[in-house]
Amino acid sequence: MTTLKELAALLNISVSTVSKALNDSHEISEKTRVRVKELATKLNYKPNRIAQQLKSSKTKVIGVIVPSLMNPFIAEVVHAIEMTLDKNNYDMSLCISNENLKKEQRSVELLSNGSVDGFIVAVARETQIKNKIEHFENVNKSTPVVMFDRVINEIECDKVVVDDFQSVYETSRYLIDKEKREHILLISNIEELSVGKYRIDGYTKAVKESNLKVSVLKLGGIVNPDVKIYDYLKLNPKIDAIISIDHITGIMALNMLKKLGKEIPTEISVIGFGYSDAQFVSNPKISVINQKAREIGEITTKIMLEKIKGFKDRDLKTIVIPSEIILRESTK
Amino acid sequence: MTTLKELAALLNISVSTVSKALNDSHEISEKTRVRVKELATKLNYKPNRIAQQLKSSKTKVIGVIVPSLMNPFIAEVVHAIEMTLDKNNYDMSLCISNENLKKEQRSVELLSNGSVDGFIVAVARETQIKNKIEHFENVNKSTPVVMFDRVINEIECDKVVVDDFQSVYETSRYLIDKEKREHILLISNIEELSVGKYRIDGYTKAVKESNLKVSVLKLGGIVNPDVKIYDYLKLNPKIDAIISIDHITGIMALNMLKKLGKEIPTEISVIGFGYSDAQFVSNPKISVINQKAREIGEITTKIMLEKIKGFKDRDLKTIVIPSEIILRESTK
DNA sequence: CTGTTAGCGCTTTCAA
DNA sequence: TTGAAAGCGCTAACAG
Repeated sequence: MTTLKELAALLNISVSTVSKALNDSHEISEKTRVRVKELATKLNYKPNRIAQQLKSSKTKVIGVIVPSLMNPFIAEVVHAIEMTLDKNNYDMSLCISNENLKKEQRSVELLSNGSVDGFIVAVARETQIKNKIEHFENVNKSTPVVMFDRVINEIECDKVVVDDFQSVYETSRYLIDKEKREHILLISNIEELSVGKYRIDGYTKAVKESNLKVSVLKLGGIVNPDVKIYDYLKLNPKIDAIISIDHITGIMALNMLKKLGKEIPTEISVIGFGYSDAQFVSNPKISVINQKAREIGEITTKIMLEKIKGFKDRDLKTIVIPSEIILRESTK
Repeated sequence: MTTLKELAALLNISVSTVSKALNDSHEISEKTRVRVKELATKLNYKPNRIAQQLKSSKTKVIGVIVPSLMNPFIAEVVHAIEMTLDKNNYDMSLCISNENLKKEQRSVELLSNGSVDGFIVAVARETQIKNKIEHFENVNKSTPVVMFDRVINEIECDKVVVDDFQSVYETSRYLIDKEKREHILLISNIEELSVGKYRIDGYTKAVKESNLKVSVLKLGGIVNPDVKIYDYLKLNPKIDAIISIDHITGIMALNMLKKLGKEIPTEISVIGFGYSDAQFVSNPKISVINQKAREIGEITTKIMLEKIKGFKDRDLKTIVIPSEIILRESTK
């Protein structure tokens, strides 16, 4: 790789002159500036990023720590984060905790040595369950942190979340009030997560205030969730609506219902949580609570970048992105 | 952030002594080593990564450039890459080309200034279509490059690919020979990609050598692929088997067939391309050609790391990961 | 065993 | 308009 020193030597001028010329400093003459730039392009010179980082003590890199890329919602958010960072000339260092506390701790640890200017985080399942938060407490003192979706209340940082409670509450109300459903089942494979609890709470509130029965089928970590769903529905033929609070069990339910010969949406409605392919993969096309992954990624990133640019006394905010209910074919 | 200098000052010893003590140099006395380490942990000292990188001219970062994270196969490969890099104490800098040539070029450009020790790439759709490869040619001279799945033949680098031709050929043969199918339709939304072409070729060969008709339904970039599939199947009721060469149109076809009242797999079989959730999302559970994303990610990364460690290992290899045919419920 | 020094590649102040 | 020099934080060869 070509360096400033080499350019300087070849041109018989000093390193600092070369540096200034390349950075369009006005204190350099037109002539040498041109001379320098010509040679630079000819030799395909690129300033060594590491050296610049050391000098400026800014990396223009954001560390992104997420539980998994096999969750389509998270994948889409990460996608959006990258796009937004890129627009602002930032790079992304991606760590995947794999839902694992230890790995998450290590990632935070490893990147908080000057490698990144900030952290964007969705916390691991295990971290939420055990409520271990020291690693974030430490890093949060010295580096900006923004959490999205899976956040930790006790950590004082900016947060971008979905209206988990509200969206499921409203969805339940819709089923009760508009569709006159009376036996609504909630199914879930994320009941241990904070977001899962909020969603279940939203459902519970709506159902209770209409004096209906609370039915929650918890599938987290289970081997054959589809047969579990099938069996439950077979045993409980009165169920006339299903809300799934994750990305997959709703589509499963749809399939199981068809297997049971149920008419959708006349006999029973299904509403799931949305991701980009959900409608293509399901038939009838599943109605969903859509989480606006792209928007979440974009806003999270923008908050991060503002933070870095240094509005020092900017107070911390928690932004709630309202999700939208998209009614497709699995509801009346 | 605490620095060596600060530690040295507090302990009244030199910076280099501190450095050596922390690195367990044998030329440092037990006593000072302990003293130094104690203070270091007390002040939560962490060596500045950037400085180390500058010094060693190694970053221990691999640049990963992929077209999209919304493709579940790619997301899973990236996931596996991260896991493997992490095991080897490497970080990942992730760029998403978004299937876009310009952005891919920029990403390569931006990272090839000392930011990373190597590149792992799956090339963008537009890059493949236009066959623009200069950006890789340049970087390939100075930095190790490993491509996976979507590779460029003209670039001389290590490659990890799937047996696109062979797997679809064998799948077709299975349908013809074992299931005695005679009207096999191939559907695709990736026909412009190299991998898409190989897959179609595999199908074509098998069908032709049995004197059956070649039927290919191309859906790339189309707005409502599902209705297109529906219409086609309605117009061509003789079709008795479908091979989808991407991750989504197979499941779509399954759904459309049910809509048309077809019995699966008695009247018609469907085989798609696999990803981790495919079986949960489809009913009957879709039979697939499974691409072993995890394995691809792991091997790609291992090759990359070997490459970096062993400069001398000059010979380039192309590794073909055989995919497996998983017969589930959508085939006889 | 410990310290001095040089240098990785770059930017930036200050002096010429 | 140009250049010398310092320094970002670290490592390591060489001296003491």
